[in-house]
Amino acid sequence: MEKVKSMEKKKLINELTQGKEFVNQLKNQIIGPLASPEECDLLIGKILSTLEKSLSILNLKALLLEGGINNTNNSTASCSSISFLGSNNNISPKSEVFDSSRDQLDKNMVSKKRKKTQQWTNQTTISVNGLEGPCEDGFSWRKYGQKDILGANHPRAYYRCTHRNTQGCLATKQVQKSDGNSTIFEVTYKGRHSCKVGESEIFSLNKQKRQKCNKKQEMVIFNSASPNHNAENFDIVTAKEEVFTPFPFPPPAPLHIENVEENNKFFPDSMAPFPSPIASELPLYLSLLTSQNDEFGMEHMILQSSDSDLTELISTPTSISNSSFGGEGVDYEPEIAFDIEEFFI
DNA sequence: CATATTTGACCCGC
DNA sequence: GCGGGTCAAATATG
Repeated sequence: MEKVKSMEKKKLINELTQGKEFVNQLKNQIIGPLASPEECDLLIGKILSTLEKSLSILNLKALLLEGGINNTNNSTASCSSISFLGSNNNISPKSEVFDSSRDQLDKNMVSKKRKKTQQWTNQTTISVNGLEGPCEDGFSWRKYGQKDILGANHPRAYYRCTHRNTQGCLATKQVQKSDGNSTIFEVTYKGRHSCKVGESEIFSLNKQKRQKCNKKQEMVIFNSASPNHNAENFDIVTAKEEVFTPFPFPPPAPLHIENVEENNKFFPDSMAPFPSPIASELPLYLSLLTSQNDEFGMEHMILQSSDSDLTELISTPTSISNSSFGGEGVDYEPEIAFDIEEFFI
């Protein structure tokens, strides 16, 4: 058994190392003057492959561990990871386990009790400037409410994932026009998508995105919307382009956003709620950005290119910003290594 | 008819 | 009690 663990670990590290190398290559492709779409696609395929292999290894491990968990009550640390990882499809991460139980309560008690303090630990703010509408993010959302917010000039719209009922996806987001500039939309994401998004869809979206990135001007600013940001809890949030019209505002223009927040439980939290293709896209977009740290240690990323005036604001924890934008991903590697160590104990 | 949006009511935390 | 988040019935849309 120990040998198996060691082999799995080596394979996993090897896959991830390869993935990192591919990402670096892809970054050079995108940034370089001779960027070739074909080579980019090839690299994307390789990245997807390494990630999926890694996930397979982790899934195998999780299944093995799950067997143990059923027999014994192990430490909470193990439980939190395993209960999450060991699920085949719809088991939710920590915060959402709570929500599921609440939903059950609701069914039994017909209660409208608001969710307790949710375990979502990061928010993403995306503001779109210049075009009439907020960004699309690759997921389908269903509006479930709208409220006038005190002190705000515009109402806040509440959306939840369309697949909430069918797949138990508990991701939500809030969209609100900025007070200062009514052409800016602030989008706050909460929770993680546990719904499945077709890989081909993601992939084609990504291709479109990269093509359009060459033509459109985009400004992306990453900052922190999470005052209590710490290393304990990160989400991965990825917003992508899609045909999207659920906003109460004028029709949105297509544009491209990805934001990724990273969890120190990197693998456990990232693999189940999101299909791997999404995570694999991270470097594609982020590598287009330049970065700058603010006084709080948060990072602001700005990208600007040619001919429109899109503006996006995306918040993200510093760690992923550094790792993805700073060039080598050195900052999050130790975290991954730590998680792997912890995971394979 | 199925699905999405609107909107007033409800609920909870502060 | 207030403000923000959610529910769910009514309504709109395709």
